[in-house]
Amino acid sequence: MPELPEVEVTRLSFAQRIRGAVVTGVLLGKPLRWPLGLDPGALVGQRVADVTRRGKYLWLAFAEGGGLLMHLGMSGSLAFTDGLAEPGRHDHFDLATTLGTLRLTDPRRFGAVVWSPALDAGPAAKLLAGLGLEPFAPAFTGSHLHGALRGRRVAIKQALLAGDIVVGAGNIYACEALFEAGIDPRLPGHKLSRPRSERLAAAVRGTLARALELGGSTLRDFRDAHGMAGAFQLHAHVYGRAGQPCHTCGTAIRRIVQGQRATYFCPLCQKR
DNA sequence: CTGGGCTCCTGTCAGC
DNA sequence: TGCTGACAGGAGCCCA
Repeated sequence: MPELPEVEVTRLSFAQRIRGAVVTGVLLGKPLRWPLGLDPGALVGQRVADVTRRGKYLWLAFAEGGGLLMHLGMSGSLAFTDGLAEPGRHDHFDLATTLGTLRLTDPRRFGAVVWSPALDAGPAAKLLAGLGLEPFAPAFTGSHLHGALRGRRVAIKQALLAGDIVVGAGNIYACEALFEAGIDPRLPGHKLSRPRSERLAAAVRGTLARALELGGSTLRDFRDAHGMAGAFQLHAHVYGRAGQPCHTCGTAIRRIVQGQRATYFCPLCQKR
């Protein structure tokens, strides 16, 4: 589910409210992707300083140092509960605080909450080490993209998804950005010309920015911390539209598989 | 270093 | 109606 827009929408929906909160308890459900890495009791009394984002990871920093690195995986979402609601079968992490209880719900449990002594040390540093540039960072330009694709024979769609060049575009937005840039998702990365790299970098930024404005995509169950759904899925040009007419040329949208992931594209508008 | 494939887990839906 | 298999928004890890 959550790509950069959904993660950022989630962050914006609860960061303000939880800032300054003091942890009063932690409740763990079934195991997530990795263990917390700390006795949950050790978090009691810690004060939340801020919530930031790196790629699709959230970092909930404590004033005393250290913090929780959180990932929503494929099916995770964060929301406030009134603190009295019993955890459901898919609720696997509760952070009870003086300002409310933040709850991670994640049916598939690909998500994670991991304690780290700092963002640039310990488990967090290891997990974030290979991440590419933030799409909205000034350094993410067409020439950066072009340079990073040198020697990459993998298809451009998969290079975007890999996240080591630029973070944030998952399956939906990688497909949408390639449509917007008019690029065939099967094109080997190193064959993307410099001008088309400019177009693609702009399309990645533009697509993610638009999704952010629309509150992300809610395909089935994404909600921000206030329960608000996103609306980008209503504006998708290719994702999930196999067989339907292209909004630009009317050609049937195609679905192929790349790296075990579905790719949607317009065979006429998107060129090699 | 690059690339390909597998894996974690549960829910939903299409097809028979 | 009930069962089975495919597929789903991610990404770390292992091996060639």
